[in-house]
Amino acid sequence: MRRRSRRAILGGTMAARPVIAAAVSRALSAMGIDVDAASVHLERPARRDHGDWSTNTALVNAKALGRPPRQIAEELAEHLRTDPPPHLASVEVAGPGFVNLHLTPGWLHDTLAEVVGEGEEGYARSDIGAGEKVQIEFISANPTGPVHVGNGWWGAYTDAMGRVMTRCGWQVHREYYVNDTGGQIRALGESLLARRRGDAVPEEGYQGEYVAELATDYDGPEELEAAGRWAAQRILDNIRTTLARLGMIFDEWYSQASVEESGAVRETIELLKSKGLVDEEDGAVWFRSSRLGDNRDRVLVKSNGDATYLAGDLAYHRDKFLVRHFDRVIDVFGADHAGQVKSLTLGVQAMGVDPGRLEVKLGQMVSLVQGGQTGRMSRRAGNFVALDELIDDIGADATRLLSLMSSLDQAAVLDLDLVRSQSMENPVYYVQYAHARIASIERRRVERGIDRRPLGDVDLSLLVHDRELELLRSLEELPDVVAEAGRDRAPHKVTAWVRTLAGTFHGFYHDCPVLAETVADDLTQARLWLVEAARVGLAIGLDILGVSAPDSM
RNA sequence: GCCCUCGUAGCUCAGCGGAUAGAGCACCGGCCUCCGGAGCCGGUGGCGCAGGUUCGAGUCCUGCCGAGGGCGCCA
Repeated sequence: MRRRSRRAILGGTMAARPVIAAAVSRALSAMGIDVDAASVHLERPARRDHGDWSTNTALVNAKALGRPPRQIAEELAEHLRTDPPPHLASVEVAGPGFVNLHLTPGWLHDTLAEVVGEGEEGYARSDIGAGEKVQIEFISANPTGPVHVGNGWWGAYTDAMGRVMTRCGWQVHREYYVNDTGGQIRALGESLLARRRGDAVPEEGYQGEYVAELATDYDGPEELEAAGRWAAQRILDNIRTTLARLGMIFDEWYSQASVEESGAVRETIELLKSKGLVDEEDGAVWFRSSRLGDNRDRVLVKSNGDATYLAGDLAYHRDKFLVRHFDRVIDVFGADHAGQVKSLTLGVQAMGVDPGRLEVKLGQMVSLVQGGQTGRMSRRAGNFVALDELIDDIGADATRLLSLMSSLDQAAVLDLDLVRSQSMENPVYYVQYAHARIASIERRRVERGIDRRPLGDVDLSLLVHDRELELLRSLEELPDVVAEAGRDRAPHKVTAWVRTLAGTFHGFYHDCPVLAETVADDLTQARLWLVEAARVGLAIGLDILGVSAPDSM
């Protein structure tokens, strides 16, 4: 109600894209071409002299219409001149048949009003998720040692993926699958007991110092399973603490042991058996996945009676889809687990679940450079770099932002020496500094007793400086960036946007004083609102990334 | 051998099939009487190779070369 009346006062603050798309659609329909507004392709040209918005409809439809694209474009332009969208300054045909629309700055002033009107909660939201229940499983590192930098790398990325999907209307549930059973737990127990006795740790055991530290606390029985479980529990507590430092909070820590104990593994095997896909051979129980297109069959129960990882994982996914009824499941694994994907997907499909509901993302390996050496980390060898160590060195914000700079598909290289030495030059400071400057302007405003008048009483048309308009252009793009990042499961697109926004803000800050005495009152007022809009946008972006937005640094 | 991912500036990475490919770091040169110089402005420098699809390819397809990962009754 309040919002509606405010919009009326402002003369409407509709987002630009749909309004322009509607105008193009009307023009096309006047030409006898039926394209609904939703499918009108509009883009923001990279070059300013190509206008504020551009459409390639003439190019796309040329073949079907059997007419030269430039001719169609000219006609389209003419119709847009007769029945223009708001703020239209001029239309021109360019290149092979683009129709470029030049708008007056008013469209960006509308953007400003929209940003501050919707605020941090409302601006740049999307409903493309349509309320779909999605479970995201990530990290799931085995509780046999501390989480390393690679875990945090994908973890922060996936956590932000969850945040951006939440903003896009998905109901996100985060889970960590705890592999707390089987041979590795016995190996952990064996290593712990060896350390307690002061013996050498077995070659196949866990060599890390953390095992020795745990051993001094262990006063349980000399029994592999018990010792292993005890150690795993302690390690898991530490993992939880470490991940919380990076702002990762899970809705559920799902224990494999509990899956096995509940009988779910047996039930899952029965389910697959009822499809005629399970039988025994050589004392083991097999999933005949090759019949579904796998390159070989897979063991579900080993001849020693232990369930395989696959069996537990299938039971877990049966629980996700058939018991808890998630609409969609996203698993984020490291690329070193690529071998699991095929059999897991086929297993899920065999259960009668549409495999399209399962998205398995593989995070490519992160290679660490330290002391000029590149190397893979090995938990068993104990030579990994602990995530806690990196956070101690460069902070949680920098750790998160670094991992959110590149795509999951990119095998990133992290030069620890460089990152540590350049921690003050880190990209995170660039964006946080912009936020701190905004807060600083606000502090000065209050100090000087300057009121910020209601938006309706401020003349935004005074904002015509290139720096001001560039800043508004960035803000105008945020809703599209968020929707795209959610759709593509690609939160790093938000990182790119945040850096751009920080850049446009710094440029504005440098050239456009807000509170200086030389600035007229009306302009100060308009710029104060522009600064507020920048604050809103930056806060939204940083919140999605899980990076803090400090008021001072 | 087969499968997956990736080859973009000296380095680390961006780049919904659009027009003259961007940023940070590094290097060179400018800018603080004025809201925070952790900033701004300018310069040097690049799509692995070869075909194909398209009005248009860094982006899609094929092949080759190179890098990483996978192909266990490990997880």
